[in-house]
Amino acid sequence: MAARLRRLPTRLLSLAATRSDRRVHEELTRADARKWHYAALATLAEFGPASQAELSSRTGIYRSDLVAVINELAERGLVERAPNPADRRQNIITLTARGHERLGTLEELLAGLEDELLAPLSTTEREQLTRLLAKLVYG
Amino acid sequence: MAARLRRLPTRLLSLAATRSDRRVHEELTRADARKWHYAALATLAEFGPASQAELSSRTGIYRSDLVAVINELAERGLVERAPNPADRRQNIITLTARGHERLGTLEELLAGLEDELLAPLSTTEREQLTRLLAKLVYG
DNA sequence: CCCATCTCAGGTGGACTGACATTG
DNA sequence: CCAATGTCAGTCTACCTGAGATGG
Repeated sequence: MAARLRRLPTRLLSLAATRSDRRVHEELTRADARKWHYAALATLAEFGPASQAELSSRTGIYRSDLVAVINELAERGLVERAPNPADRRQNIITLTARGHERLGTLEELLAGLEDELLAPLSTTEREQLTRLLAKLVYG
Repeated sequence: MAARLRRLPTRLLSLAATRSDRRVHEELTRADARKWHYAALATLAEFGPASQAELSSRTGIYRSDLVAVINELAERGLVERAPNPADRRQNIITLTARGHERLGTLEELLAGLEDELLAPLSTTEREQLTRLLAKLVYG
């Protein structure tokens, strides 16, 4: 492969993300989940019950896509969707006990995957990478 | 956003790549190009004329997708596609003079974009990130 | 009257697979 | 007969846009 191609940061980023996304998707599918499931459950656990609009802005999931995510989580009994009596435009999404358990399972699964995906890097390097990516993404 | 979500390496990688890919796609589109154009041109410049199968394995572009890429480059006079007399299953793809110029233009464009995208990082940090990503991708 | 919220329908692009004809 | 090459058709997922219905 061409040398400049090999070291092109934008390309490296794409390649690394594509591989990582694929593995994550594979493993989550095996576990009957998707990455948005984890994002929604983790956010509900940290912030408590929320409307779909709040959840959307906190997770980065589009309002339109969030509908299906909540449907899937609700079907599995991991969250409950109830109308908000104070503002009947909104649904209040609440984490169930099973949802909490489920979050724990997914945490473990993702921790294992992270270990697999970052295997070429030392512990220090992994922390460096995380720090640099966070700086890149959040400023 | 949930704290564990913010620091999840697989998520950071996805987010960073999505943003970077979008900007690259935008700017290349304005310049009447696609990222595979650059990959093909750069590889031809470094390795010389090659069959589509060789080009495919060197760039990572799928054989099936490469067809359209070569069509686009040939339409613009940046490469030439000629049957290989020694093995008539193959086409030999050759960089033209215009293709060489074009490669220079794209190099500059990508260098400018890289500078924009990596703006939050210092020079040292950019090198670190590139090194870590390369290690991650190539082992 | 305007704005927010939820929902559904669709469009676009990228990664990938499978099949086919031609040639070696 | 098997393998490689170029080509075409089509799948699948993620990201994103837009519009409609209901309610504040």
